[in-house]
Amino acid sequence: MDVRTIPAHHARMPLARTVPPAAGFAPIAPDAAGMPLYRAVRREILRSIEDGSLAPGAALPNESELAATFNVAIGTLRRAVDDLVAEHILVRRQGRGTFVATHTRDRFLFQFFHVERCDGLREEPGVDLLSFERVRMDEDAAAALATRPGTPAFHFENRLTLQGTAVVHDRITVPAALFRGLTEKRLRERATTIYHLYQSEFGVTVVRAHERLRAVGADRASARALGVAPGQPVLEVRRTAIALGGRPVEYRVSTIVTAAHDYVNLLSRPA
Amino acid sequence: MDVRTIPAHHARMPLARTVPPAAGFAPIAPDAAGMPLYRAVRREILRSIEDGSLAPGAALPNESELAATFNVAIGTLRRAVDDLVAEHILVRRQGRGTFVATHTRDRFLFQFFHVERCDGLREEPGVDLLSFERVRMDEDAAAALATRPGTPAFHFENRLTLQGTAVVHDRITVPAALFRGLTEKRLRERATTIYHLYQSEFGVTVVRAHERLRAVGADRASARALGVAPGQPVLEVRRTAIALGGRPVEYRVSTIVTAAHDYVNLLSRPA
DNA sequence: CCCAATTTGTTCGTATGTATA
DNA sequence: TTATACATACGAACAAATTGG
Repeated sequence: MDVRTIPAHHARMPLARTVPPAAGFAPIAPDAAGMPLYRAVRREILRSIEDGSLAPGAALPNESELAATFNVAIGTLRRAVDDLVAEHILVRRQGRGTFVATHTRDRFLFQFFHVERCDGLREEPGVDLLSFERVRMDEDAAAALATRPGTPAFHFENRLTLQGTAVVHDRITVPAALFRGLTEKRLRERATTIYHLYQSEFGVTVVRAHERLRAVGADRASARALGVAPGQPVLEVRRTAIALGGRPVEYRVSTIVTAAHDYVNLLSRPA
Repeated sequence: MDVRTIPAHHARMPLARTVPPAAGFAPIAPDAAGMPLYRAVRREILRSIEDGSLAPGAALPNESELAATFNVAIGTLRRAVDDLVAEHILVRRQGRGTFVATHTRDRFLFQFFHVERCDGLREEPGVDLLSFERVRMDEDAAAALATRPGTPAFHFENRLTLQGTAVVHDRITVPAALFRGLTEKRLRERATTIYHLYQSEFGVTVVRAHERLRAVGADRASARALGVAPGQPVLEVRRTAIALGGRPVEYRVSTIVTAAHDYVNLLSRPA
């Protein structure tokens, strides 16, 4: 593979290096102008992940090697990696290496699951698949997923239980085009989190999401799924999940019974 | 002031420097053992802010000066500052300096106010003070504020309006001991955010918070304050705000009408 | 169990670019 | 324009964790 070096817009002339390119790293695009070097490096690493050269769980070349490949100082390389680690896209392990992050249960609980019992008990929810169908997107889903209404999609419902009680009812819409071959069977038989399934089976890596929360009266479907009276106040969370390239890939409406559980949110974390 | 240097547990012997100590920096505590140097530096800067040597809005000495004071490399100093900037405790401005963060409106909207109209419109809320009294803490407030029920406190209510509609009803409890001299008048006549008042008038700097959200039926007081029917589903947010030393300083129950507004939450931010 | 190799983590120091006053 | 301060980039050495012999 042809690997050009990142144009050095710093004064001290770096020595021409002859290190062979690490497999999977594309040359630097010419539009890096005006961007700090560490940003260009970050983008390059990102691109290698997005185009599949670096699969989830894969180890990156070690830092000095990577720095040599990009022809940047090790400090510059480290800064790029720092940023990607902060975004949960890479994971560093001292003594072992740097890896492309995978969607583990821990990450799911930490980053994407905010429900816990009032007394603070957190546990992984049990999941029941309630329905699965091929549909065409309604307006809400289409708007969230940046496509047109009517776009083919999969729609399925999950019921999450905590400590044996039904607490969350999820209605999930994903574009069919991104999840070819998704079946009820595969959803039901997965032994992992949904986002791990997206990642390992469809190459869709969710990296962030935004949510809008409202209090509503439970509709009939949610009430039945959750065993509460229709009209009872429940928390409705509409989440749009964003994948690696910045593309919205999942629209999810969660209905949460907050009788004995809370949605928890940390405003800034202590260091 | 007597400023000792941070004990260097690195191999290369740093030169003894004779830079005069920057005013307001306490000597390094001896329990820094095992802690990376940049953490010790961070803690030292924090302590200077907490003990008032560095007031909100104050400029820190420039980086080389600070590094010399602590007898660390500039990179190490910068890493400590990086962390404090990420926590919104310091603010860097290229060409100007590094400053202790203040509670501006922007910061309030960005970090502590999560309500916006369904269509995404964000604006600063209008505030009406509905009540103000001296009370003794109930169990909830006491638990949140890590004291005993019955502890003297101030309790006051705010109504927030967005685009002319009442949207949020706040019931706020703060320990009287931390806010000596707080009066209805001072609350009503402030020209700033509440957290700015805490900071500028009482030396209480809120740095983070945690929230627990639930859907409930509006109680009578909130229903009246917000002009909705009692029992209508509303979002209830119980927030505990944490000040600089890690001490909880405010317990707040917000009741939010989510008919035309949402509580928005970002799960991980793009870099 | 210990040792050596590997990899990230921390710390040092210097030079130059860029924004601000 | 000049001086100041943070921002970016360079490079080197050693510490600490991990792994495999």
